[in-house]
Amino acid sequence: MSTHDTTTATAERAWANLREIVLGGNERRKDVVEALGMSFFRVKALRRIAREPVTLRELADQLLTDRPYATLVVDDLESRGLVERTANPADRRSKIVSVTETGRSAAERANRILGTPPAALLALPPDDLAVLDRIAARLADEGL
Amino acid sequence: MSTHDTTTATAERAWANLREIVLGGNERRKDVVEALGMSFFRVKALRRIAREPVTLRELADQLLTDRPYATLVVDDLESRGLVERTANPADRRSKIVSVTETGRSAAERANRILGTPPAALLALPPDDLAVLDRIAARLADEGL
DNA sequence: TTAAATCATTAGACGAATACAACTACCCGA
DNA sequence: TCGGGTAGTTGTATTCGTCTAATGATTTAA
Repeated sequence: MSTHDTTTATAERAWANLREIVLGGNERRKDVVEALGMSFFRVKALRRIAREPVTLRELADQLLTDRPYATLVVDDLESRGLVERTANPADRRSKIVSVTETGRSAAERANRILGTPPAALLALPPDDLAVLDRIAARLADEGL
Repeated sequence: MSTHDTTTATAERAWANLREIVLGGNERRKDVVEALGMSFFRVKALRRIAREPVTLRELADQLLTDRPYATLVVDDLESRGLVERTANPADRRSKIVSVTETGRSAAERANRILGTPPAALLALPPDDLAVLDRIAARLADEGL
């Protein structure tokens, strides 16, 4: 069997379509950037912090950036009153960054925009939607 | 029926998982950026040009950027020997950008990296993969 | 034929993001 | 207590992409 048997071809086609479905909706990115008045990267940082307080080190790792830039991004979010730094009782070298109330509502606004499924998804036949839901959950779960 | 009935909740969950599946694999972006030695934006431009020759105006529109930057990006790709400008017989103001042979193989290399489905997709039960393929095709088709 | 509009280009200012080097405060093991 | 390693910060340099303004060449409409 070649490297392009039926399964592979099907998977490639499905993958291409999935990419188009998700990436095609980059208007959402623009929407959220405009709604919050900050870069998408900072929105991502804010959403991460809103999910659970983190140290700057953890934030940098999870955003795939370096420590100095994490400091700068948190500075910016802090100056907007969206997050705050508190001491880490377990390690006085580090600081814990958590959202303020304002920050939480901003993060929720972003999540609402980004989490709204496209109309075509809502328009799927209920059976298809249920199956897609199950498969997507499995794929997301497998750490892919 | 509220705004959060069962269908909506299912669609939102499926959408969130689809986003994670596609966006989680941003390693692919890094892979392709490293493989081609240029920014992802330029890779995107190259792939667009490889698909079909375009004027700089069209390229700018489709990359959602402005004309001056399209000029700059094409300058860069041209200096790498990946694309070339030719006169547009239909309108002597504009120029047509098309790929060279080198550019085509580079674009294909990028497409190969980006088009490779994640392992979890290939590992799906054949029935599930077939269903996913059908649904994804429908979603991608509807212009979402 | 004249005037307005369009295409590609050049230039400069700007913010966003990455990468490095260096510094302090602090933790921890020898 | 001493020394190496880590967390956060500061600073600098560089690249990338957006935005605005302006220009010469050309098309199109009046």
